[in-house]
Amino acid sequence: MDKATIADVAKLAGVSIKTVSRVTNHEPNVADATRVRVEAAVAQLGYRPNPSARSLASRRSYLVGLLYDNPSPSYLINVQHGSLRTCRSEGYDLVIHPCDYRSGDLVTDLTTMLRQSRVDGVILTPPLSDLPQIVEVLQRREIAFVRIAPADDKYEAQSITTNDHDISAQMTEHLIALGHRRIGFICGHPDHGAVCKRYDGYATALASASLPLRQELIAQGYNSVESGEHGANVLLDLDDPPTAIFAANDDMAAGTLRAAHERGILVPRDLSVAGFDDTPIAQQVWPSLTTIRQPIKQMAERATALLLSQLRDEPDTDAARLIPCGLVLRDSTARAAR
Amino acid sequence: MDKATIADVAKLAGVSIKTVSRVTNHEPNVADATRVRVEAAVAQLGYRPNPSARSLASRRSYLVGLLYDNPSPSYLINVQHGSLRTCRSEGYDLVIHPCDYRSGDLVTDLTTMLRQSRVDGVILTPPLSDLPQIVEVLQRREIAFVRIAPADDKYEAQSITTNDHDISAQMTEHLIALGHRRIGFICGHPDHGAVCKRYDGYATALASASLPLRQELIAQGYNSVESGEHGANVLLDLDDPPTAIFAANDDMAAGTLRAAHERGILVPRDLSVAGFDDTPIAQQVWPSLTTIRQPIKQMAERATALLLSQLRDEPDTDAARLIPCGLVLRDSTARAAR
DNA sequence: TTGAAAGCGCTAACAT
DNA sequence: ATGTTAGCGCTTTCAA
Repeated sequence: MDKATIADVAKLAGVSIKTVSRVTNHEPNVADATRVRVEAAVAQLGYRPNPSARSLASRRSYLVGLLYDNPSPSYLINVQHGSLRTCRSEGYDLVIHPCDYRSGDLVTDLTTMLRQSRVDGVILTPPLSDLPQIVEVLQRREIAFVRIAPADDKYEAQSITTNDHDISAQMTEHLIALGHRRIGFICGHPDHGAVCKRYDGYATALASASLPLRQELIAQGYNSVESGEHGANVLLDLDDPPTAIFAANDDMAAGTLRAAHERGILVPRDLSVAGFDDTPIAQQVWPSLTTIRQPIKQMAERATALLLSQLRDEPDTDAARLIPCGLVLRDSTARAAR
Repeated sequence: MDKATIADVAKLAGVSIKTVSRVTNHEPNVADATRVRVEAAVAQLGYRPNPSARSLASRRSYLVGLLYDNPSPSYLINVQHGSLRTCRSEGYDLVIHPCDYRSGDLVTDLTTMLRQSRVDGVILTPPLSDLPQIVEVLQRREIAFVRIAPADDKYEAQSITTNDHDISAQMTEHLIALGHRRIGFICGHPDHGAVCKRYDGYATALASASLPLRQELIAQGYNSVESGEHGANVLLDLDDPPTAIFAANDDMAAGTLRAAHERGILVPRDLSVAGFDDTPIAQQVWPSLTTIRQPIKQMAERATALLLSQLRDEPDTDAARLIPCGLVLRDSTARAAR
């Protein structure tokens, strides 16, 4: 019963194999009665189309590639699961492909992968979303793609974004509302476009509140805990250190907490700390981080749906390209001490 | 040049397609001169066999399934990357399949997955490694499998393990050597077989050192930070609390740190804390955790190699089934205060 | 050592 | 609305 083939189903249902094919592919022009008969036969035999035969004949692999360069594990898992969810429900499989975006062989590596697995389309995650050479390869090979959280505004119909700028402004406003006036900011990795928008949001909010944007309160980080710790140390070494630090991601916020602990600075009593992403670490450190929940899984689901509708040449049913973040207030922020 | 087919290569090399097939599949009985000529043609045309055609004709999918039920993100990523590494180098692709081990539909779900993607073999990670009903389904469908870190000793030739017991004993001995006499232990999730062996190692070491195994110093955790925090709170509430706590994984150790911070207990001055796994969190919390490095990636690489050699009916070249862990001493442990 | 022919199970193009 | 006929690009017999 494992090896039921389309011919078996056709015979049992008393139709031609083409009709069975029409039913399994939800094609139009099949009489209801026939469809029912075929479906019954399919169920009875436990028939499943052979993906290889399908791919060979249709010249489509029913495979979606997920390209990424090592963001945090939890980010990845969320993207994977969001994407998988959509893939499975539409009969596609997901092939994951980690790669090194700084590698000189990126294009070669990508080309090899595209040919080996013959994916029908790919999903790009940051920072790959912003690499022109990747998009170029994909376009040359006519492979559909969707970008998650790109920094630019190109290929708008093939991008899913979130409101990095606005929500960062909102977090900054929240800190200001708590009475903070000297608010430090730890920037994300310069190669990560979306993360950089967070800085812009911070700057915007300060300006709206008529607070000065002080260079000395801005530290450059690289998305890691270690770089966050280093950045925080620089800020805390100032003669007039900030009373709040907003880091462009949770890992750097966790690094900030480490720096504070090391110095015996009590958070949030002496220092408020805010992160971004709401990764698991936000609730694993002490105190739990006030942060911004990024809807990664939903973004990946939508991105995948967008890709699949592209593959089918169907218009995308859901117009939403932007899925908003939300503030999550926990224990690492408090009213500024007088 | 994308669409070079086996016939193109054959024509260019002046041989039959069967000979090309022999070369690409590393089959014997090809004259060296012929082989060289074919390889040149392959290179010149940039020929890659079409996986679908291959699968269809050979009745093999060249797909390996990775089955898991949500261990921590970093654990997963390590398993994925280890497995991918081996897969890619051997021309296989990896299909990831998260599933819910407590679901009543587990077997149905698994069956559906196995038929849909037609994987040639699967890799089981904990806690799925220990579910008899999964192995049963796989055996019934004659699908090869390998287990990572199973708790029992069955299917030894299809299992990759580590030295949970011994290394846990070693960590315990280390704490004892630091002068600790009241050492608490936070157990892992009872459904995770391998994690439970860690408790046994702890018990063994205490016995070896002629220290009593006190029930009140043992807390039940469930692998989460939260459960670790709860367990630690129970232990620290004792009239005579432990001076060191060994948690069966890093997340629970991080929970222990949270509990300590909350109470103003200074780690490691007032309390030593040790974890297990060396996940990223170990270096993200403060202080950095003394822990045990589990070679997850290597285990996954080996498991995959084992699976592939099984698929080829070849004897496994590397006999190692056990890949040992190592102690990692960081800042969360110190000599017991007098 | 090499090759010819016959499928693998499906979809596409073209009937009917 | 349904069926017929060719392939898709490879591996597997089986010969030579």
